[in-house]
Amino acid sequence: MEQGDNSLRKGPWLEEEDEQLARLVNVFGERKWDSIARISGLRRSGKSCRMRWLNYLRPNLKRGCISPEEEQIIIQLHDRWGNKWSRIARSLPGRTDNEIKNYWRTHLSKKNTQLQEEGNFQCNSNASHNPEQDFPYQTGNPSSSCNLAYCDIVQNGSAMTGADQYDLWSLVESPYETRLYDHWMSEISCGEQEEAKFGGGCNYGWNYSEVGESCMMDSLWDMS
DNA sequence: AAACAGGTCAACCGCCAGGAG
DNA sequence: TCTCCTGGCGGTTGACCTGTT
Repeated sequence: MEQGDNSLRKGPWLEEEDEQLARLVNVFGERKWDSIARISGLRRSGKSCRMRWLNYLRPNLKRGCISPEEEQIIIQLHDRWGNKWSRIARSLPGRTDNEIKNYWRTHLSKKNTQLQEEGNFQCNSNASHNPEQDFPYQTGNPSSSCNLAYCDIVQNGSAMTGADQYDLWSLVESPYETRLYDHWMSEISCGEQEEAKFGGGCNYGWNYSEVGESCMMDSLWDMS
């Protein structure tokens, strides 16, 4: 792992490196990764720093098992968007693209292939988003405490009008999806109570109806 | 207990797009 | 307009873990 004096370090990160990186990101923000890498003296590339922060150190990361509800979302969004892991990750607050990508490869792609071979699974990218149709092998519980905003949208979609469903899909695909995601993250991260829920597994302290689309979008427009 | 196989996941690599000069 | 740099993204690798023989 250790190479020449001028070479960049590779391999697993040490605790001291994590602490140093976190300090610098808190000062400079999540940008200028090359500068952060240089200033830190970590002998890591900017890319490596960015990767470490986004996939491991970032606050509000939701570690632990992917819940059945999250799995449904991943399957549905993968069906819709393909291997657009970062895009899918934005719809799952607290999950990273790397995590979702790994989960897909190790769990879902196999399952998907198997079911397709058995002929009882239909990939239906343009169809209506009926969970029972799209996920014949998954029966998530809509009343589960693991509901996320998106989960509500997917699972309770039948209770919404077609127009409402269209608006929500447009929302996620809009140019402002990143800000939307950031906003969701800040919603989640405010307050220790939410953090406690967050750290406890898969229990977010809010859902779509609690956030409220109009006020959420208003504040999004204010972010610049 | 040891060897092996398969699964998991953190980390790296290469490509590409966008912005700055 | 062109070139260079930075950062984002998806694919891939390899170390580690766990289960099985």
